[in-house]
Amino acid sequence: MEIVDQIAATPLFQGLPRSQLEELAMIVVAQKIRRGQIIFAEGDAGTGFYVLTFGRVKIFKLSPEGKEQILHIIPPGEPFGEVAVFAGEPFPAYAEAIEDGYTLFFPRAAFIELIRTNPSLSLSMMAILARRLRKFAAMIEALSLKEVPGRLADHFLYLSSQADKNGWLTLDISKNQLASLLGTIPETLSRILTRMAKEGMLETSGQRLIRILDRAGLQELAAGERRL
Amino acid sequence: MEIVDQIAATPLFQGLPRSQLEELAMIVVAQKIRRGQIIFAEGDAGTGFYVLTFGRVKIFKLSPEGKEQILHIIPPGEPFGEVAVFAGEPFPAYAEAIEDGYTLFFPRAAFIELIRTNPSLSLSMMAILARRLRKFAAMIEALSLKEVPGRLADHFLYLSSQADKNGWLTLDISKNQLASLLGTIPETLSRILTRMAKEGMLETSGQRLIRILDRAGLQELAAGERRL
DNA sequence: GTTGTGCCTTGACTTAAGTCAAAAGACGGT
DNA sequence: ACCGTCTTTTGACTTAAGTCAAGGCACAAC
Repeated sequence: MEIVDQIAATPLFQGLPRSQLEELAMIVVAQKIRRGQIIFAEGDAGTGFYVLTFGRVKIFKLSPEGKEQILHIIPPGEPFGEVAVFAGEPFPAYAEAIEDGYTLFFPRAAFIELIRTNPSLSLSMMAILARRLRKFAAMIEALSLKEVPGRLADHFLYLSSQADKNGWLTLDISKNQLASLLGTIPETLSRILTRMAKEGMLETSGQRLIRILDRAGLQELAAGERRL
Repeated sequence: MEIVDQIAATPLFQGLPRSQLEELAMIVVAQKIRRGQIIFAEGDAGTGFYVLTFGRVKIFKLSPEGKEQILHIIPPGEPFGEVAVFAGEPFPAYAEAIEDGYTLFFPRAAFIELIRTNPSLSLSMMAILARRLRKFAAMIEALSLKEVPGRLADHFLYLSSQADKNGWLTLDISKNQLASLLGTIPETLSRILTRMAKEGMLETSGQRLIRILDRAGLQELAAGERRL
């Protein structure tokens, strides 16, 4: 696919006139990324931002002891690293590809110039930033006010819209990574999944398939009205 | 002070031409707020956003059992509630005045119109959103990867630039609120402060004065290189 | 002053979740 | 089908921090 079409296909650039998309295509750097590759590290200078066109990227913080906390899992079509561009500071976290994929890199100065002349682009960007803020606020709430079973229930309920017609849903990340996203460790996650299954709230199949059997029970857990 | 001057004095509107400031002044609603007053509740429709011109406001989430997690303490001059405007969704948290003060309310539609015609305003707004995202990312990191002594050390180091010439710094919120900001409870905060004082890392005076005595020690705690 | 209302501290106890260690299960490559 | 590696599970133990309950302290109002 042409670069300009990839740009046109990302929600952030919806509604930009063809001429500006072509301008963007001139300054963009397309890059192939491999599973496990670090795209940027915390503290790197933020000279621009990325749009993921294919694959999956995790944005995470690392503790001194090496424990990681995932902040986002970026799906195809979404930008990442944009905070550094607007705050004018280094990247505040790591970005690593968790699958092979492709990115487009937009240098800072050219993008800011484009925003100056394009109100609808800036409104799109603000909407994205605002949505992320909400998501972060929800994570802070979960980490501080909910126990791990509640956070896990939250997450399954959130995913449940993507279930197939038989009710099975596929985790898009490993359970290790899921633990890191929920602010816990694999052992704890595993134990809680087992308990949920014993309570008849869900069943699992293979490493990545889950089926919710008792939605109301999960909702009670998520709301803190019940403990596991 | 005239409303238009209050608007001109807030960083968000720096650089706007006088004519637009005056337009804004026409649509803005000034409001006096009292300590303890709820300015908006989680789930309220976000029909606009606020700028705090005087006083102090806390933005927080509430757990079903009534425990609160403070997300921000808004100082004078800063906007709040803006996420709801751009995400087009209800307010994601509560806002309560913790001191008497004044706010300016900007209706959503008029503000979006202004942004359309004003690239530098939209860049300012994006910078503010980006800064908040960084702060939230730091909070998530702290909640998940650091223990309470590390989070507290972080906070004191962050405040330390505001110390007076003798090294004393004044907490701008009560210790109860500080506990909520750090994702813990007053009892735990109190015990840790006592331990820090016993270790000679700091001393306290009255309810709101702190003096850092061993900066390096606090830095080690914050970095997780030492435990209390 | 004295009094009252929050704010803060301390103690004894409980518990969710982390650590360490080992085994079992899944999956891609040969 | 087999191997090696990575992911997930299970068990025994430790621990940070929460809960519940009292008491002490500070500051503002009377």
